[in-house]
Amino acid sequence: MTRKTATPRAGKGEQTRAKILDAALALFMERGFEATTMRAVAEEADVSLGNAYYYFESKEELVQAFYEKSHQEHLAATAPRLDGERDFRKRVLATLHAKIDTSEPYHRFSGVLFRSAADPQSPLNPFSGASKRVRDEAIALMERVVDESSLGPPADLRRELPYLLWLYEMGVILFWIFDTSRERRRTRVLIDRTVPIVTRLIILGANPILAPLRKAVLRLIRDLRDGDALSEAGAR
Amino acid sequence: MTRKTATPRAGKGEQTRAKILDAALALFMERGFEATTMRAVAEEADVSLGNAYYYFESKEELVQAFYEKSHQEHLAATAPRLDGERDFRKRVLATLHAKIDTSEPYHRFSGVLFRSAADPQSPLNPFSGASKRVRDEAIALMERVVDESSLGPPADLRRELPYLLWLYEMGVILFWIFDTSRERRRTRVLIDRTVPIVTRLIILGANPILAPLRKAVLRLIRDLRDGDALSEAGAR
DNA sequence: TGCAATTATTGAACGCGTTCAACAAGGAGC
DNA sequence: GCTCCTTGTTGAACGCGTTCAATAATTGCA
Repeated sequence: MTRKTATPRAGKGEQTRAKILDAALALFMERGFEATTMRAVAEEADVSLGNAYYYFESKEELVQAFYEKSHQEHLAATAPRLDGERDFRKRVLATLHAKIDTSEPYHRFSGVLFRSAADPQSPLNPFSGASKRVRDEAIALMERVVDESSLGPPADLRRELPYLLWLYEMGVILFWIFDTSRERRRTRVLIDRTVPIVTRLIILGANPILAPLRKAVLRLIRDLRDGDALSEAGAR
Repeated sequence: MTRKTATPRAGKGEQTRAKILDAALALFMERGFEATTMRAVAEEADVSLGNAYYYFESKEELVQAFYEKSHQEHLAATAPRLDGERDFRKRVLATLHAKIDTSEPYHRFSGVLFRSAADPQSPLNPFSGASKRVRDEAIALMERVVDESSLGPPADLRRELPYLLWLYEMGVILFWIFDTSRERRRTRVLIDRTVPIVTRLIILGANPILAPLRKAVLRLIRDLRDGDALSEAGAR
Protein backbone atom coordinates (compact mmCIF):
# COMPACT_ATOMS: atom_id res chain seq x y z
CA MET A 1 0.00 0.00 0.00
CA THR A 2 1.19 3.48 -0.85
CA ARG A 3 0.55 4.78 2.62
CA LYS A 4 2.59 7.93 2.77
CA THR A 5 1.77 8.82 -0.81
CA ALA A 6 -1.86 7.85 -0.91
CA THR A 7 -3.07 10.05 1.91
CA PRO A 8 -1.63 13.37 0.76
CA ARG A 9 -4.16 13.33 -2.04
CA ALA A 10 -6.91 13.37 0.53
CA GLY A 11 -6.46 17.04 1.39
CA LYS A 12 -3.17 17.46 3.17
CA GLY A 13 -4.22 20.89 4.29
CA GLU A 14 -7.55 19.63 5.51
CA GLN A 15 -5.82 17.20 7.78
CA THR A 16 -3.51 19.79 9.28
CA ARG A 17 -6.42 22.13 9.72
CA ALA A 18 -8.37 19.44 11.56
CA LYS A 19 -5.37 18.61 13.73
CA ILE A 20 -5.07 22.23 14.81
CA LEU A 21 -8.76 22.55 15.41
CA ASP A 22 -8.90 19.41 17.52
CA ALA A 23 -5.97 20.57 19.59
CA ALA A 24 -7.61 23.94 20.12
CA LEU A 25 -10.95 22.44 21.10
CA ALA A 26 -9.29 20.09 23.57
CA LEU A 27 -7.29 22.86 25.18
CA PHE A 28 -10.18 25.31 25.30
CA MET A 29 -12.28 22.70 27.07
CA GLU A 30 -9.47 21.91 29.47
CA ARG A 31 -8.22 25.39 30.34
CA GLY A 32 -10.66 27.88 28.91
CA PHE A 33 -10.09 30.41 26.17
CA GLU A 34 -7.76 33.01 27.67
CA ALA A 35 -5.52 30.44 29.35
CA THR A 36 -4.98 28.61 26.09
CA THR A 37 -2.13 30.13 24.11
CA MET A 38 -1.73 29.80 20.39
CA ARG A 39 1.72 28.39 21.06
CA ALA A 40 0.17 25.65 23.15
CA VAL A 41 -2.35 24.89 20.42
CA ALA A 42 0.42 24.67 17.84
CA GLU A 43 2.50 22.42 20.02
CA GLU A 44 -0.43 20.15 20.84
CA ALA A 45 -1.10 19.87 17.12
CA ASP A 46 2.59 19.19 16.34
CA VAL A 47 2.77 22.19 14.12
CA SER A 48 4.61 25.48 14.09
CA LEU A 49 3.01 28.60 15.46
CA GLY A 50 3.05 30.28 12.08
CA ASN A 51 1.35 27.30 10.54
CA ALA A 52 -1.61 27.63 12.87
CA TYR A 53 -2.07 31.14 11.53
CA TYR A 54 -1.94 29.83 8.00
CA TYR A 55 -5.21 28.01 8.67
CA PHE A 56 -6.87 30.32 11.15
CA GLU A 57 -6.66 34.06 10.89
CA SER A 58 -6.95 34.57 14.60
CA LYS A 59 -7.44 32.87 17.89
CA GLU A 60 -11.07 33.90 17.97
CA GLU A 61 -11.69 32.29 14.62
CA LEU A 62 -10.99 28.98 16.30
CA VAL A 63 -14.00 29.59 18.48
CA GLN A 64 -16.30 29.79 15.49
CA ALA A 65 -15.71 26.08 15.09
CA PHE A 66 -17.38 25.57 18.43
CA TYR A 67 -20.34 27.55 17.34
CA GLU A 68 -20.73 25.17 14.42
CA LYS A 69 -20.05 22.03 16.39
CA SER A 70 -22.43 22.99 19.15
CA HIS A 71 -25.05 23.78 16.55
CA GLN A 72 -24.75 20.37 14.92
CA GLU A 73 -25.14 18.73 18.30
CA HIS A 74 -28.20 20.85 18.91
CA LEU A 75 -29.76 19.68 15.66
CA ALA A 76 -29.03 16.06 16.49
CA ALA A 77 -30.44 16.35 19.98
CA THR A 78 -33.56 18.20 18.90
CA ALA A 79 -34.76 15.96 16.08
CA PRO A 80 -35.88 12.99 18.21
CA ARG A 81 -37.50 15.27 20.77
CA LEU A 82 -39.69 16.89 18.14
CA ASP A 83 -40.70 13.60 16.61
CA GLY A 84 -44.43 13.02 16.95
CA GLU A 85 -44.93 16.10 19.11
CA ARG A 86 -47.45 18.54 17.65
CA ASP A 87 -48.00 20.91 20.56
CA PHE A 88 -46.28 24.18 19.72
CA ARG A 89 -45.44 25.05 23.31
CA LYS A 90 -43.84 21.68 23.92
CA ARG A 91 -41.92 21.87 20.67
CA VAL A 92 -40.34 25.18 21.61
CA LEU A 93 -39.59 23.91 25.10
CA ALA A 94 -37.90 20.82 23.71
CA THR A 95 -35.83 22.86 21.28
CA LEU A 96 -34.58 25.32 23.87
CA HIS A 97 -33.83 22.72 26.50
CA ALA A 98 -31.94 20.73 23.90
CA LYS A 99 -29.91 23.85 23.16
CA ILE A 100 -28.97 24.31 26.80
CA ASP A 101 -28.22 20.61 27.20
CA THR A 102 -25.85 20.46 24.28
CA SER A 103 -24.18 23.79 25.05
CA GLU A 104 -23.39 22.93 28.64
CA PRO A 105 -19.90 21.51 28.00
CA TYR A 106 -18.88 24.80 26.41
CA HIS A 107 -20.34 27.07 29.05
CA ARG A 108 -17.06 28.24 30.50
CA PHE A 109 -15.77 29.81 27.35
CA SER A 110 -18.93 30.54 25.44
CA GLY A 111 -18.73 33.99 26.94
CA VAL A 112 -16.01 34.61 24.40
CA LEU A 113 -18.45 33.92 21.61
CA PHE A 114 -20.90 36.45 22.88
CA ARG A 115 -18.20 38.93 23.64
CA SER A 116 -17.52 39.03 19.94
CA ALA A 117 -21.23 38.73 19.39
CA ALA A 118 -21.65 42.25 20.65
CA ASP A 119 -18.75 43.56 18.61
CA PRO A 120 -19.83 44.86 15.21
CA GLN A 121 -16.25 44.54 13.95
CA SER A 122 -15.99 40.87 14.73
CA PRO A 123 -16.93 38.27 12.12
CA LEU A 124 -18.01 36.11 15.04
CA ASN A 125 -21.11 38.10 15.84
CA PRO A 126 -24.24 36.12 15.05
CA PHE A 127 -25.43 38.66 12.53
CA SER A 128 -22.26 38.61 10.47
CA GLY A 129 -21.63 37.00 7.12
CA ALA A 130 -19.32 34.42 8.64
CA SER A 131 -22.10 33.21 10.89
CA LYS A 132 -24.72 33.23 8.14
CA ARG A 133 -24.73 29.51 7.47
CA VAL A 134 -25.25 28.50 11.05
CA ARG A 135 -27.74 31.30 11.59
CA ASP A 136 -29.80 30.23 8.59
CA GLU A 137 -29.83 26.66 9.79
CA ALA A 138 -30.92 27.69 13.25
CA ILE A 139 -33.74 29.72 11.77
CA ALA A 140 -34.70 26.78 9.56
CA LEU A 141 -34.95 24.65 12.67
CA MET A 142 -37.41 27.13 14.12
CA GLU A 143 -39.37 26.93 10.89
CA ARG A 144 -39.76 23.22 11.44
CA VAL A 145 -40.81 23.86 15.02
CA VAL A 146 -43.59 26.11 13.80
CA ASP A 147 -44.72 24.27 10.67
CA GLU A 148 -45.02 20.80 12.05
CA SER A 149 -46.96 22.03 15.03
CA SER A 150 -50.70 22.34 15.47
CA LEU A 151 -50.33 26.10 15.62
CA GLY A 152 -51.82 27.95 12.67
CA PRO A 153 -50.57 31.53 12.87
CA PRO A 154 -51.73 34.19 10.39
CA ALA A 155 -49.60 34.20 7.26
CA ASP A 156 -47.91 37.51 8.06
CA LEU A 157 -46.92 36.33 11.50
CA ARG A 158 -45.92 32.91 10.20
CA ARG A 159 -43.41 34.52 7.90
CA GLU A 160 -41.50 36.30 10.65
CA LEU A 161 -42.03 33.81 13.43
CA PRO A 162 -38.97 31.60 12.82
CA TYR A 163 -36.68 34.62 12.84
CA LEU A 164 -38.32 35.96 15.97
CA LEU A 165 -38.01 32.62 17.70
CA TRP A 166 -34.35 32.55 16.80
CA LEU A 167 -33.88 35.98 18.31
CA TYR A 168 -35.68 34.70 21.38
CA GLU A 169 -33.31 31.74 21.50
CA MET A 170 -30.38 34.17 21.30
CA GLY A 171 -31.78 36.04 24.27
CA VAL A 172 -32.04 32.81 26.24
CA ILE A 173 -28.45 31.98 25.40
CA LEU A 174 -27.28 35.41 26.49
CA PHE A 175 -28.98 34.80 29.82
CA TRP A 176 -27.45 31.35 30.00
CA ILE A 177 -23.97 32.76 29.53
CA PHE A 178 -24.40 34.95 32.58
CA ASP A 179 -26.04 32.16 34.52
CA THR A 180 -23.80 30.79 37.26
CA SER A 181 -26.46 28.83 39.13
CA ARG A 182 -26.03 25.10 39.68
CA GLU A 183 -26.87 23.11 36.60
CA ARG A 184 -28.02 26.32 34.99
CA ARG A 185 -31.28 26.12 36.93
CA ARG A 186 -32.15 29.75 36.38
CA THR A 187 -32.01 29.39 32.66
CA ARG A 188 -34.32 26.38 32.92
CA VAL A 189 -36.74 28.50 34.90
CA LEU A 190 -36.48 31.26 32.34
CA ILE A 191 -37.32 28.85 29.56
CA ASP A 192 -40.10 27.04 31.38
CA ARG A 193 -41.81 30.27 32.24
CA THR A 194 -41.27 32.40 29.17
CA VAL A 195 -42.23 29.80 26.60
CA PRO A 196 -45.86 29.68 27.81
CA ILE A 197 -45.98 33.48 27.75
CA VAL A 198 -44.54 33.62 24.26
CA THR A 199 -47.02 31.00 23.14
CA ARG A 200 -49.88 32.96 24.65
CA LEU A 201 -48.68 36.12 22.97
CA ILE A 202 -48.59 34.42 19.59
CA ILE A 203 -52.09 33.09 20.05
CA LEU A 204 -53.22 36.50 21.25
CA GLY A 205 -51.58 38.03 18.22
CA ALA A 206 -53.72 35.86 15.99
CA ASN A 207 -56.83 37.46 17.46
CA PRO A 208 -58.42 39.87 14.95
CA ILE A 209 -58.93 42.47 17.67
CA LEU A 210 -55.19 42.81 18.01
CA ALA A 211 -54.48 42.74 14.30
CA PRO A 212 -53.48 46.44 14.12
CA LEU A 213 -50.92 46.02 16.88
CA ARG A 214 -49.65 42.81 15.36
CA LYS A 215 -49.31 44.39 11.95
CA ALA A 216 -47.46 47.39 13.37
CA VAL A 217 -44.98 45.13 15.07
CA LEU A 218 -44.48 42.96 12.01
CA ARG A 219 -44.06 45.88 9.64
CA LEU A 220 -41.39 47.32 11.88
CA ILE A 221 -39.54 44.03 12.09
CA ARG A 222 -39.57 43.63 8.35
CA ASP A 223 -38.31 47.16 7.82
CA LEU A 224 -35.45 46.70 10.22
CA ARG A 225 -34.60 43.27 8.91
CA ASP A 226 -33.85 43.38 5.20
CA GLY A 227 -31.20 45.96 4.91
CA ASP A 228 -31.22 45.50 8.63
CA ALA A 229 -28.72 47.64 10.45
CA LEU A 230 -27.56 44.52 12.18
CA SER A 231 -26.86 42.29 9.23
CA GLU A 232 -25.71 45.31 7.26
CA ALA A 233 -22.94 45.98 9.75
CA GLY A 234 -22.16 42.31 10.08
CA ALA A 235 -22.00 41.39 6.40
CA ARG A 236 -19.71 44.33 5.78
CA MET B 1 2.53 82.19 46.51
CA THR B 2 3.66 78.67 47.30
CA ARG B 3 2.73 77.35 43.90
CA LYS B 4 4.78 74.22 43.57
CA THR B 5 4.34 73.29 47.21
CA ALA B 6 0.72 74.19 47.67
CA THR B 7 -0.69 71.96 44.95
CA PRO B 8 0.95 68.66 45.90
CA ARG B 9 -1.24 68.67 48.98
CA ALA B 10 -4.30 68.68 46.80
CA GLY B 11 -4.04 65.01 45.88
CA LYS B 12 -0.91 64.49 43.90
CA GLY B 13 -2.21 61.15 42.78
CA GLU B 14 -5.57 62.58 41.78
CA GLN B 15 -3.86 64.94 39.39
CA THR B 16 -1.78 62.25 37.76
CA ARG B 17 -4.82 60.05 37.47
CA ALA B 18 -6.76 62.81 35.76
CA LYS B 19 -3.86 63.54 33.42
CA ILE B 20 -3.79 59.90 32.31
CA LEU B 21 -7.54 59.75 31.89
CA ASP B 22 -7.64 62.91 29.81
CA ALA B 23 -4.88 61.64 27.58
CA ALA B 24 -6.68 58.35 27.11
CA LEU B 25 -10.02 59.98 26.29
CA ALA B 26 -8.39 62.28 23.77
CA LEU B 27 -6.57 59.45 22.03
CA PHE B 28 -9.57 57.11 22.03
CA MET B 29 -11.64 59.81 20.37
CA GLU B 30 -8.92 60.51 17.85
CA ARG B 31 -7.85 56.99 16.90
CA GLY B 32 -10.32 54.60 18.45
CA PHE B 33 -9.73 52.02 21.14
CA GLU B 34 -7.58 49.34 19.51
CA ALA B 35 -5.32 51.83 17.74
CA THR B 36 -4.55 53.61 20.99
CA THR B 37 -1.68 51.97 22.82
CA MET B 38 -1.08 52.25 26.52
CA ARG B 39 2.38 53.53 25.67
CA ALA B 40 0.85 56.36 23.69
CA VAL B 41 -1.48 57.19 26.54
CA ALA B 42 1.42 57.26 28.97
CA GLU B 43 3.48 59.46 26.68
CA GLU B 44 0.59 61.84 26.03
CA ALA B 45 0.15 62.12 29.78
CA ASP B 46 3.90 62.64 30.37
CA VAL B 47 4.08 59.63 32.55
CA SER B 48 5.80 56.27 32.45
CA LEU B 49 3.98 53.21 31.18
CA GLY B 50 4.13 51.51 34.53
CA ASN B 51 2.66 54.56 36.18
CA ALA B 52 -0.44 54.38 34.04
CA TYR B 53 -0.98 50.88 35.38
CA TYR B 54 -0.58 52.17 38.91
CA TYR B 55 -3.82 54.11 38.43
CA PHE B 56 -5.73 51.90 36.02
CA GLU B 57 -5.68 48.15 36.24
CA SER B 58 -6.20 47.67 32.56
CA LYS B 59 -6.79 49.42 29.29
CA GLU B 60 -10.45 48.53 29.38
CA GLU B 61 -10.86 50.15 32.75
CA LEU B 62 -10.13 53.43 31.04
CA VAL B 63 -13.24 52.93 28.96
CA GLN B 64 -15.46 52.82 31.99
CA ALA B 65 -14.75 56.51 32.36
CA PHE B 66 -16.52 57.08 29.07
CA TYR B 67 -19.51 55.17 30.23
CA GLU B 68 -19.78 57.55 33.17
CA LYS B 69 -19.07 60.67 31.16
CA SER B 70 -21.57 59.78 28.46
CA HIS B 71 -24.15 59.07 31.12
CA GLN B 72 -23.70 62.47 32.76
CA GLU B 73 -24.14 64.12 29.39
CA HIS B 74 -27.29 62.11 28.86
CA LEU B 75 -28.72 63.30 32.15
CA ALA B 76 -27.89 66.91 31.33
CA ALA B 77 -29.42 66.67 27.86
CA THR B 78 -32.57 64.92 29.03
CA ALA B 79 -33.60 67.21 31.88
CA PRO B 80 -34.69 70.22 29.79
CA ARG B 81 -36.45 67.99 27.27
CA LEU B 82 -38.63 66.45 29.95
CA ASP B 83 -39.49 69.77 31.53
CA GLY B 84 -43.20 70.46 31.27
CA GLU B 85 -43.87 67.40 29.13
CA ARG B 86 -46.43 65.06 30.66
CA ASP B 87 -47.14 62.70 27.76
CA PHE B 88 -45.50 59.38 28.54
CA ARG B 89 -44.81 58.48 24.95
CA LYS B 90 -43.10 61.79 24.30
CA ARG B 91 -41.09 61.53 27.49
CA VAL B 92 -39.66 58.17 26.50
CA LEU B 93 -38.98 59.43 23.00
CA ALA B 94 -37.13 62.45 24.35
CA THR B 95 -35.07 60.34 26.71
CA LEU B 96 -33.99 57.85 24.08
CA HIS B 97 -33.22 60.42 21.44
CA ALA B 98 -31.18 62.34 23.98
CA LYS B 99 -29.24 59.15 24.66
CA ILE B 100 -28.42 58.69 21.00
CA ASP B 101 -27.56 62.35 20.57
CA THR B 102 -25.10 62.43 23.43
CA SER B 103 -23.57 59.06 22.62
CA GLU B 104 -22.86 59.89 19.00
CA PRO B 105 -19.30 61.20 19.54
CA TYR B 106 -18.36 57.88 21.11
CA HIS B 107 -19.97 55.67 18.51
CA ARG B 108 -16.77 54.41 16.99
CA PHE B 109 -15.43 52.79 20.10
CA SER B 110 -18.55 52.16 22.09
CA GLY B 111 -18.51 48.70 20.60
CA VAL B 112 -15.72 47.99 23.05
CA LEU B 113 -18.06 48.76 25.90
CA PHE B 114 -20.64 46.32 24.72
CA ARG B 115 -18.06 43.76 23.88
CA SER B 116 -17.28 43.63 27.56
CA ALA B 117 -20.96 44.09 28.20
CA ALA B 118 -21.58 40.59 26.96
CA ASP B 119 -18.67 39.15 28.90
CA PRO B 120 -19.69 37.88 32.33
CA GLN B 121 -16.07 38.06 33.50
CA SER B 122 -15.67 41.72 32.71
CA PRO B 123 -16.41 44.35 35.34
CA LEU B 124 -17.49 46.55 32.46
CA ASN B 125 -20.68 44.67 31.76
CA PRO B 126 -23.71 46.77 32.61
CA PHE B 127 -24.95 44.25 35.17
CA SER B 128 -21.69 44.19 37.13
CA GLY B 129 -20.91 45.75 40.47
CA ALA B 130 -18.57 48.28 38.90
CA SER B 131 -21.37 49.57 36.72
CA LYS B 132 -23.91 49.63 39.53
CA ARG B 133 -23.77 53.34 40.21
CA VAL B 134 -24.36 54.38 36.63
CA ARG B 135 -26.96 51.66 36.15
CA ASP B 136 -28.91 52.77 39.20
CA GLU B 137 -28.85 56.36 38.02
CA ALA B 138 -30.08 55.36 34.59
CA ILE B 139 -32.95 53.42 36.14
CA ALA B 140 -33.72 56.39 38.39
CA LEU B 141 -34.00 58.53 35.28
CA MET B 142 -36.59 56.12 33.90
CA GLU B 143 -38.43 56.39 37.20
CA ARG B 144 -38.72 60.10 36.64
CA VAL B 145 -39.89 59.51 33.09
CA VAL B 146 -42.72 57.35 34.41
CA ASP B 147 -43.70 59.21 37.55
CA GLU B 148 -43.91 62.72 36.19
CA SER B 149 -45.97 61.55 33.25
CA SER B 150 -49.74 61.35 32.94
CA LEU B 151 -49.49 57.58 32.76
CA GLY B 152 -50.96 55.78 35.75
CA PRO B 153 -49.84 52.16 35.50
CA PRO B 154 -51.03 49.56 38.03
CA ALA B 155 -48.81 49.45 41.09
CA ASP B 156 -47.26 46.11 40.24
CA LEU B 157 -46.32 47.26 36.76
CA ARG B 158 -45.18 50.64 38.06
CA ARG B 159 -42.66 48.94 40.29
CA GLU B 160 -40.89 47.09 37.49
CA LEU B 161 -41.41 49.59 34.70
CA PRO B 162 -38.27 51.71 35.22
CA TYR B 163 -36.07 48.64 35.13
CA LEU B 164 -37.85 47.34 32.07
CA LEU B 165 -37.48 50.67 30.32
CA TRP B 166 -33.79 50.63 31.13
CA LEU B 167 -33.48 47.17 29.58
CA TYR B 168 -35.33 48.51 26.58
CA GLU B 169 -32.86 51.39 26.40
CA MET B 170 -30.01 48.86 26.51
CA GLY B 171 -31.57 47.06 23.58
CA VAL B 172 -31.77 50.29 21.61
CA ILE B 173 -28.14 51.02 22.36
CA LEU B 174 -27.12 47.56 21.23
CA PHE B 175 -28.89 48.21 17.95
CA TRP B 176 -27.24 51.63 17.72
CA ILE B 177 -23.80 50.11 18.11
CA PHE B 178 -24.40 47.94 15.06
CA ASP B 179 -26.00 50.78 13.16
CA THR B 180 -23.80 52.09 10.37
CA SER B 181 -26.45 54.12 8.58
CA ARG B 182 -25.92 57.84 8.01
CA GLU B 183 -26.60 59.85 11.13
CA ARG B 184 -27.82 56.67 12.76
CA ARG B 185 -31.12 56.98 10.93
CA ARG B 186 -32.10 53.38 11.49
CA THR B 187 -31.81 53.73 15.22
CA ARG B 188 -34.03 56.80 15.03
CA VAL B 189 -36.58 54.77 13.12
CA LEU B 190 -36.34 51.98 15.65
CA ILE B 191 -37.01 54.43 18.47
CA ASP B 192 -39.78 56.32 16.73
CA ARG B 193 -41.63 53.16 15.92
CA THR B 194 -41.07 50.99 18.96
CA VAL B 195 -41.87 53.63 21.56
CA PRO B 196 -45.53 53.86 20.46
CA ILE B 197 -45.77 50.09 20.52
CA VAL B 198 -44.23 49.89 23.96
CA THR B 199 -46.59 52.60 25.14
CA ARG B 200 -49.55 50.73 23.71
CA LEU B 201 -48.41 47.53 25.36
CA ILE B 202 -48.17 49.22 28.73
CA ILE B 203 -51.64 50.67 28.37
CA LEU B 204 -52.92 47.29 27.22
CA GLY B 205 -51.23 45.71 30.19
CA ALA B 206 -53.24 47.95 32.47
CA ASN B 207 -56.45 46.45 31.09
CA PRO B 208 -58.02 44.09 33.65
CA ILE B 209 -58.71 41.52 30.95
CA LEU B 210 -54.98 41.05 30.49
CA ALA B 211 -54.19 41.09 34.19
CA PRO B 212 -53.30 37.38 34.34
CA LEU B 213 -50.81 37.72 31.50
CA ARG B 214 -49.38 40.87 33.00
CA LYS B 215 -49.02 39.28 36.39
CA ALA B 216 -47.32 36.22 34.94
CA VAL B 217 -44.79 38.39 33.17
CA LEU B 218 -44.13 40.55 36.21
CA ARG B 219 -43.76 37.62 38.57
CA LEU B 220 -41.21 36.09 36.26
CA ILE B 221 -39.23 39.30 36.00
CA ARG B 222 -39.15 39.70 39.76
CA ASP B 223 -38.01 36.13 40.25
CA LEU B 224 -35.20 36.48 37.78
CA ARG B 225 -34.17 39.88 39.07
CA ASP B 226 -33.31 39.74 42.74
CA GLY B 227 -30.71 37.10 43.00
CA ASP B 228 -30.82 37.55 39.26
CA ALA B 229 -28.44 35.35 37.32
CA LEU B 230 -27.25 38.47 35.58
CA SER B 231 -26.38 40.65 38.56
CA GLU B 232 -25.32 37.57 40.45
CA ALA B 233 -22.60 36.87 37.91
CA GLY B 234 -21.72 40.53 37.60
CA ALA B 235 -21.46 41.44 41.27
CA ARG B 236 -19.19 38.48 41.82
C1' DT C 1 10.15 13.83 -16.80
C1' DG C 2 11.08 18.46 -15.76
C1' DC C 3 9.61 22.96 -14.37
C1' DA C 4 6.77 26.70 -13.00
C1' DA C 5 3.08 27.76 -9.88
C1' DT C 6 0.66 26.91 -5.96
C1' DT C 7 0.21 25.41 -1.35
C1' DA C 8 2.35 24.25 3.32
C1' DT C 9 5.46 25.07 6.80
C1' DT C 10 8.89 27.26 9.50
C1' DG C 11 11.25 30.31 12.89
C1' DA C 12 12.32 34.65 14.02
C1' DA C 13 10.65 39.01 14.80
C1' DC C 14 7.36 42.94 16.24
C1' DG C 15 4.31 45.41 19.02
C1' DC C 16 1.27 45.13 22.38
C1' DG C 17 -0.89 44.72 27.34
C1' DT C 18 0.67 43.74 31.61
C1' DT C 19 3.85 42.84 35.76
C1' DC C 20 7.40 43.76 38.92
C1' DA C 21 11.52 44.74 41.54
C1' DA C 22 13.66 48.78 42.51
C1' DC C 23 13.85 53.35 43.79
C1' DA C 24 12.23 58.32 44.86
C1' DA C 25 9.16 61.69 47.52
C1' DG C 26 6.73 63.07 51.14
C1' DG C 27 4.99 62.89 55.79
C1' DA C 28 4.28 61.17 60.77
C1' DG C 29 6.42 60.30 65.02
C1' DC C 30 10.31 60.71 67.85
C1' DG D 1 17.45 65.65 62.18
C1' DC D 2 16.54 60.70 61.53
C1' DT D 3 13.79 56.64 60.79
C1' DC D 4 9.88 54.27 59.09
C1' DC D 5 5.90 53.91 56.18
C1' DT D 6 2.91 55.06 52.68
C1' DT D 7 2.38 56.74 48.18
C1' DG D 8 4.22 57.58 43.43
C1' DT D 9 7.14 56.54 39.75
C1' DT D 10 10.31 54.26 36.75
C1' DG D 11 12.29 51.16 33.18
C1' DA D 12 13.11 46.78 32.00
C1' DA D 13 11.21 42.50 31.34
C1' DC D 14 7.66 38.72 30.13
C1' DG D 15 4.35 36.41 27.54
C1' DC D 16 1.15 36.83 24.37
C1' DG D 17 -1.28 37.31 19.54
C1' DT D 18 0.07 38.21 15.19
C1' DT D 19 3.04 39.00 10.84
C1' DC D 20 6.36 37.87 7.43
C1' DA D 21 10.21 36.67 4.58
C1' DA D 22 12.18 32.51 3.51
C1' DT D 23 11.94 27.78 2.28
C1' DA D 24 10.06 23.18 1.53
C1' DA D 25 6.54 20.16 -0.42
C1' DT D 26 3.13 19.27 -3.76
C1' DT D 27 0.60 19.81 -7.80
C1' DG D 28 -0.65 21.06 -12.73
C1' DC D 29 1.09 21.21 -17.14
C1' DA D 30 4.26 20.66 -21.38
